[in-house]
Amino acid sequence: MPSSRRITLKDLARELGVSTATVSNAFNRPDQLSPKLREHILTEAQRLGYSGPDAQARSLRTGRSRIIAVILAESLTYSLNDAVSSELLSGIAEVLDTRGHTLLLLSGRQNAASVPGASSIADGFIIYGLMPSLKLLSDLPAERPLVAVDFSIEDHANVHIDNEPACYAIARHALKVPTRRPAVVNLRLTEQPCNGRIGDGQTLLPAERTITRARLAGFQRAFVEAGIDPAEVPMWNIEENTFDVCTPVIEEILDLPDAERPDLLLCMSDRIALTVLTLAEQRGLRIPEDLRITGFDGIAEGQYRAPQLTTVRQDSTEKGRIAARMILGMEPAEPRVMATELLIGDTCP
Amino acid sequence: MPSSRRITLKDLARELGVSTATVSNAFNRPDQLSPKLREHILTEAQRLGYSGPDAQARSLRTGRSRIIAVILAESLTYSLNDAVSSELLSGIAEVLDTRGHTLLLLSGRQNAASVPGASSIADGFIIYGLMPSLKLLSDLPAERPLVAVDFSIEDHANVHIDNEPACYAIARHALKVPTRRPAVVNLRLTEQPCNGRIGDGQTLLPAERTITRARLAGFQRAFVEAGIDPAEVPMWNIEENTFDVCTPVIEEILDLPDAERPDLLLCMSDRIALTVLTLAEQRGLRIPEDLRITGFDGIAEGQYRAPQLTTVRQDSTEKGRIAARMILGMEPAEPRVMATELLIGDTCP
DNA sequence: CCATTAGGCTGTAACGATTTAGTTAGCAGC
DNA sequence: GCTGCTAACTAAATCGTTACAGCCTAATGG
Repeated sequence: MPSSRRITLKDLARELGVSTATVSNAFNRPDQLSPKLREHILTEAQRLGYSGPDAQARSLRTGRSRIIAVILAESLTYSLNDAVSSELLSGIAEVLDTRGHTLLLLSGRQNAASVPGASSIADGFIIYGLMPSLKLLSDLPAERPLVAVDFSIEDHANVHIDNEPACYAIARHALKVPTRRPAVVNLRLTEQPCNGRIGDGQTLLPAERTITRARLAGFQRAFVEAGIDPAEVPMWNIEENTFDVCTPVIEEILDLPDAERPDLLLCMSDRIALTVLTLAEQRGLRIPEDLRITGFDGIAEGQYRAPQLTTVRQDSTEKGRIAARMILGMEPAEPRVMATELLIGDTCP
Repeated sequence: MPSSRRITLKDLARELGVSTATVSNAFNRPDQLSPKLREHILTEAQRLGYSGPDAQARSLRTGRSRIIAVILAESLTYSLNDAVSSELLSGIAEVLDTRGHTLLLLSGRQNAASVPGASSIADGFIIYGLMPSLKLLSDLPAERPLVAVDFSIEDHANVHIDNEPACYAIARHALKVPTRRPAVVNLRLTEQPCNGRIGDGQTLLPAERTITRARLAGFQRAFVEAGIDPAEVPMWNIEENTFDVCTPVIEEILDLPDAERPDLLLCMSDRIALTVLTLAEQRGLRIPEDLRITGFDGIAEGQYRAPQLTTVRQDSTEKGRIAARMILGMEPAEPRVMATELLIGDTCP
């Protein structure tokens, strides 16, 4: 009895009087040895408490770990609580799981230091959202597959939606009903952090930097088409897509004097729209008579409620599935645009 | 130029004319070599595109990977979309991240086969919820730390809440107002899958098997105290804590003839309670006049809305933080009970 | 001035597997 | 009986690190 130490493939081989290669083959290449011997090795392994080749050592030797890393632009805390990124992760996990791969979660934001470390371990990378530092990407091993989600990296596959047309469509829908005071609630759109009204001082992020810029462009096209000067439409900005961060800004909007309060709010996310809805209901505003609201994303929370949110649905779960399948080589790794769907609910019929 | 192949520590050492041990020390143990040489090695490494020791090989050698595996009883798809487990994960991730560890997600349900494989890679395990197969646990390396969440494993640390008293408290609150027809909506409580009314045929899961059994016990204690015979209280069962699975059962309840429809529904989760709320509102029932509703969990979705849910709050995020800290040895690994808080909202004032 | 000590570095054996290139043994064919 | 072939197995190299034991030099202490 060698005892104490965990039993290894080598121990097992010695015990059985065969070579380590044969034991390895018993686990990995059944055709390389007689069925009888294989059976014997497997049962002995079981008996001695050997539960298969060590993943660590195997990965070192083979260069494959069956681990796919998802690198999230936001913090893990945010990403796990946000419905959109949760759905994405869920889609990814679903596909990986069926193919025997596992999911390693990394944030490019907080502890970006652990990314290069962990990077050498993963077989492939799914990058969600534009990283604060693109430098991080250059640390990833060039030979392993990489799929960008909701943005694009040169020479790599990606999955995303077409934000501008989607927002044009919902704004056009909303503007069918005459509006006196439309307004837009943006999501992280300003160069400098700004949680509130966007005034003359602020400059917007460069267009290539953000998907929300494309969403705004869609809204604005619809405004122009409806004969409204986009420059006249008041805009607010939200720094983080959470209820807590939205609240003060939405309160500022809803607590404007009646004559100034918008009667239509185009929001860049369902989270924002739901915050508007909750706070508006608390203030006794009638939806949609006093205030029409649109969101973006189509998260469950906005649909499984009364009144139901009018929004654009993007299938984040499917987006995750596609990204995962591309990484695993189950479908061609190329730039891909997904369709969106206009969901007309009760908040802006 | 050796070219093509990724550059290794050994290459770097050769290039610099020092031993591999020294290069290794430059990265890991600054005190083992002169600052000057260290500086030199580090800049040369940068120049040659060497981004630090390979995680795979390091782990094999040191036996530590800085990876913590979370094994979830439910599928990853469910766990990522469910607010309670998302919050738990988020708390775990928060702590791991600050300590330079990363998070590997595994499901004990679907592809349990990948668990033993991935298991040898992780430095520690957080197990959330009772596994379908306890056998799985025996495959985990005995010497590595393990923390159970929401249940307990002999000889291991755990974090959980006291379900019985928490449910007693909320039921007691709810029963202060006279009720003609109270009812309970359980969560996965029957031996055989049953999505609907619990009749005489069904037997409940054994008490040690499930936390929902403890919740029911709490409700029932309050019933007895209020002079209501628990056997007279109708019960329904829900198989999965999602809107889609809840819906038909809740519809069945709400569509009962007026005389039979409950006027108080004690629900075992906020998801169930929110489904009740949505469907009740759609049917024009007045909350709480026609129907009083209580939930369990205290998820954000139930609080950041109008009407606000009456429920028991458990701090799942903090639960996750605690589990992670125990795993990392930042606090004593021992059985631990967390407090809950009664949140009195509008659905059962 | 010799013995110690300490600092700074090297050589090399693991870590636990997989893989390549053999080496047998057995059997068929002529 | 010899050749050639296949099936079944083995020996040894390798994956990229880290850790341990040691070696050399310079400095310190008595």
